[in-house]
Amino acid sequence: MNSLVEENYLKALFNLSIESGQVNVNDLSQRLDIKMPTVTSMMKKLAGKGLVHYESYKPLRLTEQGKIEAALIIRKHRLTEMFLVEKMGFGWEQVHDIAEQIEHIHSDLFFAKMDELLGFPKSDPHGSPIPDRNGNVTWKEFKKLSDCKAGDRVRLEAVINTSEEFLKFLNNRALSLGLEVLVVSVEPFDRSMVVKYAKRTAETLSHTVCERLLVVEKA
Amino acid sequence: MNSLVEENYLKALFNLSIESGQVNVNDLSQRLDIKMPTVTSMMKKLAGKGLVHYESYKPLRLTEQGKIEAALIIRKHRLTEMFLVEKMGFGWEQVHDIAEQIEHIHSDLFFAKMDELLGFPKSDPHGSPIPDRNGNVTWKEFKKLSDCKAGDRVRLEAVINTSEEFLKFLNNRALSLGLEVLVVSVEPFDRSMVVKYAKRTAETLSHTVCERLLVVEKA
DNA sequence: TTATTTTGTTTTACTTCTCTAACTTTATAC
DNA sequence: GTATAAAGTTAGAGAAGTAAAACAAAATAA
Ligand SMILES: [Mn+2]
Ligand SMILES: [Mn+2]
Ligand SMILES: [Mn+2]
Ligand SMILES: [Mn+2]
Repeated sequence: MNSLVEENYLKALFNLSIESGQVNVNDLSQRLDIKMPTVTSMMKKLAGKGLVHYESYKPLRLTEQGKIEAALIIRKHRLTEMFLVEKMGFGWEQVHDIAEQIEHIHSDLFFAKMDELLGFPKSDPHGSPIPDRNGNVTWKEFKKLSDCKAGDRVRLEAVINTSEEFLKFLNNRALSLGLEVLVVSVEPFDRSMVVKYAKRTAETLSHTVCERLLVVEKA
Repeated sequence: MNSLVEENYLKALFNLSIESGQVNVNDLSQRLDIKMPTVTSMMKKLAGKGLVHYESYKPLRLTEQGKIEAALIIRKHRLTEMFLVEKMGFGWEQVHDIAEQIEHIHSDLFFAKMDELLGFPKSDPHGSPIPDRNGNVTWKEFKKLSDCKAGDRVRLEAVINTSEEFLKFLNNRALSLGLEVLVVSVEPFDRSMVVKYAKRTAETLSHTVCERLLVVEKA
């Protein structure tokens, strides 16, 4: 049984691996706000438990078992976020910090029940995939809105940044998952976009924002 | 901010005070399955935080502030149990261990939302009162079923023991809160009772069981 | 009332998780 | 290709929470 602290290291390492490929001690240190020597010793400990491949001065890698255990924590996190939004009436900007705690609850039954009540959802309120009970994750092919061109019709499927500020920004513009968006124009100078969706006929979004919005093309 | 460990000490001390009046280091030690020297040092620590009155060799007492903080953890525990039963479909025998963990979640909003979704319940699935947001608890006047006599008509309002085994025993006999029970007879030899309720016309309950069932008299 | 048992405390020590300081290795700049 | 900077490790230490051993006080029994 992994401790809460070990679980947070596993999860952070898993997420960083997906975000940036190669993960160094320094990356994990910054992500967790824990000093490098502490991270080094925890990596050795997790290596001893067979969850991490550790070699001095080399990038950090989860073992297959480590990936599974990390994915199962992420599963609990994302099921929780979905439950909070769908069954308890929270906004998608309010759920991360609560899920960060509830993901450490030890009760298979509790999460199985959540899953069932939610109808076995495939993704969380931010569009991230929910790993299955075996820790397998299936990633959908998304495109960044910033990679679209004028005239493209797309559907908003996920957000990359899930900070409260960013999600509130999207709330203020009535941007939510599932929405159909038409790219009206792209400004070559700063790559900002003018888009049309729902009742908004001409909303301007900066490149910084568009990079964080994941979409699929509407046939 | 109290740690999870401190919270469990406060809660145990609060509960023991109610159950048995005077609480000694040894009682708390047994309740928490933690050795006496550890309890002594935690009591000194909590005394330092103004939550416990500690004097060597004297019974342990919570301060007023300690009582409030303990009651607020118990509030979270009981709201959680109620939520699990009412909103997630758990049985009353399944919820204690999950609540034991969720009671340590730090999020006022999370518990406020639970409370609201439940319609501000006054008691948990076992009939125990839910403290209010200020840590005030109001105890109803209950009577033990074992103190009733033949011919009494009562309503089952709470259970004292909330172990899974006891609650399953009650489930097997279709005994649940709110049920109206008629005391048919009391056996003088072992103080067992024959009772009548719902579709059960002659169920025999041992004194040990009757002592743990709290009732109010049906007018 | 004295002996014995139980309860409680003190001291020492272990585990987990964290840090700072000092040093080493690797990467980057010139 | 050295010099400098950045990243990583080692060593030492501290806080939180725990227990074992030794001792002291209080309760109980004889
Ligand atoms: Mn999240
Ligand atoms: Mn977490
Ligand atoms: Mn309970
Ligand atoms: Mn608890």
